[in-house]
Amino acid sequence: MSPNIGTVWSDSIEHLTEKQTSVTAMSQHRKTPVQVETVEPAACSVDLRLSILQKVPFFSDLPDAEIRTLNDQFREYGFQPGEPIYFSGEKAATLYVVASGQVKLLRHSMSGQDVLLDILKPGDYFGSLTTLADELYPDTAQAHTAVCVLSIQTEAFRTLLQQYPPVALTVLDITARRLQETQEIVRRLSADSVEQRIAAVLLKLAQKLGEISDEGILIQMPLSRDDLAQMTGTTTETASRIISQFQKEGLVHSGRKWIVITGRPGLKMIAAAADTV
Amino acid sequence: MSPNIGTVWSDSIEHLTEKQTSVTAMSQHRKTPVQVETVEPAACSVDLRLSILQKVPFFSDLPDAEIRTLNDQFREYGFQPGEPIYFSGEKAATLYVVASGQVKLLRHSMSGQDVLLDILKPGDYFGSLTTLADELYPDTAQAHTAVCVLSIQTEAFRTLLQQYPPVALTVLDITARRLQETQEIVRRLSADSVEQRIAAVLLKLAQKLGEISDEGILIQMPLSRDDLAQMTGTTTETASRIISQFQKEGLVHSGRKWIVITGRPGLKMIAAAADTV
DNA sequence: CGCTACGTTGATCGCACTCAAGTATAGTGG
DNA sequence: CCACTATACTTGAGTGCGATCAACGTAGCG
Repeated sequence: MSPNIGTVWSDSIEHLTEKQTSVTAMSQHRKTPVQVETVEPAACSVDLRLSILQKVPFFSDLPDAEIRTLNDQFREYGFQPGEPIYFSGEKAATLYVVASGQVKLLRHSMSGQDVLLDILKPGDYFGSLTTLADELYPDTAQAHTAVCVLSIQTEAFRTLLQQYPPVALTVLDITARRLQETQEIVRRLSADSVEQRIAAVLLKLAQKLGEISDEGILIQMPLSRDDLAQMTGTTTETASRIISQFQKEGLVHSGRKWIVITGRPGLKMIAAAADTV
Repeated sequence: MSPNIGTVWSDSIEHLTEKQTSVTAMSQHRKTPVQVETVEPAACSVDLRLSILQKVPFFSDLPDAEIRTLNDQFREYGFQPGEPIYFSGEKAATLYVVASGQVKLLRHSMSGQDVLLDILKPGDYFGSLTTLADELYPDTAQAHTAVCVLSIQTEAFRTLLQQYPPVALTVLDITARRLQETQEIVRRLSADSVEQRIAAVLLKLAQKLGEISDEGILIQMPLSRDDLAQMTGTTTETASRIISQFQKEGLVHSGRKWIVITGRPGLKMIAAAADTV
């Protein structure tokens, strides 16, 4: 009844930056190893916008001259940690691109519970792609760290896509991939235990934001138990218990808002587990 | 802390076909009111392919002449209920469009549990949009009823999108919308009770496949308790209990593989419920 | 007309939520 | 620099929702 099962996503961590944190300075990780980008508000408005736009996956195909023209279409904004970029229910007519920092994408429930759908890093887009009807944002975007975002009117962006079909195809690819990833989350929420889900999320974050340190792979972002809980559909307390357990088993090393993965293979076992005891 | 909350999707049922089932014939719904399309295998290969292609949302913009050329690029296949169209893990290089019938999109878990991600109806696409790397299907597509599908090589489809930017944009719109819908499912799985999720799924199916009958809105498809369970991340038994309960409360009328919604407002209350007792 | 798949209902169990109290960390201001 | 406070994290005890196991009805098909 059940055929081939397997994750499609590449599983390597070879792309990770190797930033050997000096052992002498923090051998025991007493303080956050996560780099807290101090924001000079200037850092955002500088005209390295061009270089940022070039790094955005879907513009990398464009000729330089075009990127220069394109640059004028964008405006940039800075946000402090926790600040909302837009709220669910607001009228949606703007597309954003993360220039620096991290952005949380979340949905609210009547119960007051928030669900964290995704954490975006530089180069990722969010906001409104579509101009259909007078759409509203279904989710809320919130600055997770200090961020700088570039924005463009959806309308203008679509004109641009019409002009450059290859760009449109790249945007489609990214969106299709996100759909796949979200469907995998649905599967996990439907079929896996909390323990498995948390292991899986840690691995995914490590792949996305991991940085090799002497201890293992540091997830380079402030990550609270509550963030983890909101990503895996559980509670802060349960997330905390699971992380404590992982720590006892030597799979992770964690402190206040930071996690280092010290046993990737072990976590992978748990995340995949068919519970063959 | 929690701002505007609201569903974005249109909530009307005005588009539903009104097919008054003769009261005399089945006043008590002893047999399935769902139309079981008997498949003459010929029904698929007829050259109403053209008219089908025109109905596909993303080709409707194209000039007739183009559709005719396009027609040659497609091949058609028929499948019996339960037959797989492709399996997860297989190499992915084909894009499909449902011509008639319904197709299940599902993911398998190690535990043996299957998760039903979506049910596609005529005009919906599925399969591989992207040619990145030698991708594998992350999900399985299975004929739910007798179906006819049109298929095209992903490569050819992409060439086509390059040629007709408006088509590419429409495909992007559809994909973006599916992403939104899937994210809403993630939210429900994370934050809502099984009862709420089932109510929500029934309403969504009614909106998608509903047909107005004398009793209420008939969900025009074979729909077992197990299907419902796989769509809401629960078990057959629990799904059955909830439907029984809904039936006692007069919200639905149901039999073997069919459901009529008799109390839409009540279901909406439950699906939205902030549990204000 | 019997077989098979679907559906129902009951009893029991366990994972994860809830409520609650306590500890540790990192910023803050004196 | 250190007390002070806010926020994050931890851990325990009790509970309940929904899964599991099991047995039995029922529709539809060959």
